[in-house]
Amino acid sequence: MIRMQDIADMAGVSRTTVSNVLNGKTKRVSQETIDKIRKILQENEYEPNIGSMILTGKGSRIIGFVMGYENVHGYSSTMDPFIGELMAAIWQEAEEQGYYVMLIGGSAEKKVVEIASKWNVEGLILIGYSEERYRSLCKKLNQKAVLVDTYTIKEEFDYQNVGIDDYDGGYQVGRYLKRMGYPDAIFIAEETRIKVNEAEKRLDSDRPFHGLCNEYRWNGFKKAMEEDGDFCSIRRLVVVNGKWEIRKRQYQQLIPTFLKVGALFMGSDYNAIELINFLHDNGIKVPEQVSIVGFDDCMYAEYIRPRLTTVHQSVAKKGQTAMRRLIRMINGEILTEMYVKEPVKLVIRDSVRKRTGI
Amino acid sequence: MIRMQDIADMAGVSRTTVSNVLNGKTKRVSQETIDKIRKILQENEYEPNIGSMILTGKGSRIIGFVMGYENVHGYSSTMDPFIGELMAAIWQEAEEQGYYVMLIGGSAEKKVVEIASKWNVEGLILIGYSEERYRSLCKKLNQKAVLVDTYTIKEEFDYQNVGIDDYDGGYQVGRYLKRMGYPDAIFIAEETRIKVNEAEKRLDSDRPFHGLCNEYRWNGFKKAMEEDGDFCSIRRLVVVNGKWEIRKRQYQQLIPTFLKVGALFMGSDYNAIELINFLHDNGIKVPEQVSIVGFDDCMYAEYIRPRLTTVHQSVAKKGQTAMRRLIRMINGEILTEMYVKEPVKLVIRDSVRKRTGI
DNA sequence: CTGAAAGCGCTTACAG
DNA sequence: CTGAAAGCGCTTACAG
Repeated sequence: MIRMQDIADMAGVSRTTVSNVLNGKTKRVSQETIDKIRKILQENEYEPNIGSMILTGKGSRIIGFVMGYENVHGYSSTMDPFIGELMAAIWQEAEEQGYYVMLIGGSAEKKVVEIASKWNVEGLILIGYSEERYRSLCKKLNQKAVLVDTYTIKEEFDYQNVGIDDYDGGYQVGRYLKRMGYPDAIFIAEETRIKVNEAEKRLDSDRPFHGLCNEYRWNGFKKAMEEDGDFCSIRRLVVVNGKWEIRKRQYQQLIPTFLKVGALFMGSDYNAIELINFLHDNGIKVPEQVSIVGFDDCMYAEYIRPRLTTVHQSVAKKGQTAMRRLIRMINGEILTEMYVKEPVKLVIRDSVRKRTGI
Repeated sequence: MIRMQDIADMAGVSRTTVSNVLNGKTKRVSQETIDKIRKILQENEYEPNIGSMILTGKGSRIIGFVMGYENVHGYSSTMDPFIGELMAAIWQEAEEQGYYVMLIGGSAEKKVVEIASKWNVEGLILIGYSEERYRSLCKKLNQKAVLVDTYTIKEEFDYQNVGIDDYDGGYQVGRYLKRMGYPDAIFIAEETRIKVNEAEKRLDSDRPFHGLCNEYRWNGFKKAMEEDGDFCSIRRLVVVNGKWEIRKRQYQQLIPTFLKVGALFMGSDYNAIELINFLHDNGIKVPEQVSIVGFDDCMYAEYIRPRLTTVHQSVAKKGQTAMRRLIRMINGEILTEMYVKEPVKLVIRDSVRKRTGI
């Protein structure tokens, strides 16, 4: 391992000067010296010793990847293909830019603070955090951070968030379903509960997805549905329970509605697939009797029969964007745009059939 | 942050003594002093500064998680639910034991060596490595390591590997299918290619899965099939191509065989689900006409219709075991058992139907 | 414009 | 049995 001292020796200067060049404290160094040192640095592929960096309180080049949730639909969230893909993208981008990624379990705030300070982490990427939890964490920890998919109930984002264009996704589905002959299609999504100070709080009932992705999706959907002067009632926004046992019963009762409207826009692929199976088990055919559109384009979407028509989002792109923005912040840049929306695209497969002769 | 100096001050001794106690160089310290220092250490929850540890060449408490493969079936391997779950288990176990996990992209050997030495990593967990690649890595890097699911072509393992009891899994399936009335069931698995020095090498044709998991699965399956004095020909081991386009054609040609034998044991859930869909698309009903058993019990297994009967393995347990063993090695223990097999269990769902009246 | 010196928190011969 | 001192590789006032 080549040390700063070695570089200094080669250049015939002191360590201080090398350090100054390295840290851009270049005002008080002659251009000639700078060039010489830079060249030697390059030639020798100098990399500072990590221990020293941490010890002197300088950047560790570590990015903490904080995983805020543990369970989704009863499965470990890390089984969610989403997490893995996101992590891979983040890690790859980090590597390219000379950063390292350390895993931090986000369940215990205390742990996050502990690890972040112990390792002198340069920045954090947080996933699965609610706005509330993030704010609570912020009080204890002052770190540059980019969140992924953390929506806010406020009008404006005052933290860095990377998400997708939910509104446009909903809009695309709305237009598509209308075109396919379903002007009465409904939007179905699972209720969201948010933890506030240990207690679960159900969201506002007349605005069930206040500030969350499903609100944007619904708004886009509604917009498309109303485009030709039609009206799309709020009653076409159906909120179902978070527990499968209850949800199942709700689906049961909704069957007549499903058959009548003919097409359903589900808030997630998970729910879409679950519903396809449910309908299948009840002898109802998709898409012959009911058309279904999902959201996410997860791996399963191509497995299920009928193959699922859904809104594709690039998880890898999300991870890359989050990482890139974080690094810009670390480099001292002030980002003005707080909420970056990655584009989405409707992928047409086999779960929607054109309605003829109504 | 509390430093060693602080502890020394409290105890009224020098840093050296504290360090000696901390590092177990306890011979030359009086018992009284030891006890006193230990108590103070505890009370103050002393944690050594990481930068110092790295700088002085002592343990960094970092475990490198090396991901050896990038793509499985055309998807990023990290989308494989398996990876995420494994990672979560490893990370959780690490945290409990006071270790940290750093992500290392395993594609480039050079990078692995670089990062491992730069961070003074204490050990490595490798996933998705072939035996060859691991040996190649070992030449460049001397690190304690535990591999996950890396089989060897040799008779004995000379490296630490954590896997599952593939033989028993195959055996359980064999017995089950026999009991369900399918004494002629076949085993189908995708061919495996192994990279040797940049070139892909196809495995031995008369022993297509030499040393790999599918060989164990087949052996267990065969054993069960032969239990009552029956014979199970090697011809019931069907190797299909790794490329879907080709494999599809093979399936097409095999349809009569499928219908005749009535039951198929697939080498993975992936292939099982793929085949269920293929048969579905060809108007063949599972399990009415063909029964199918998978292997892995991935998340999809419960999604697919019919729900897949398959061999369950606990990925989380695997990760935990790998981590625990690595830590024991780091602590200087010499592990005698080289290949740990986690138990597996057949999970019966709906993809196998009892054959009546043949 | 440049360098000698102190300091970050630890370990490890070595002297007592 | 215990401690003063040097060293790990870096940064940062500070003096020149």
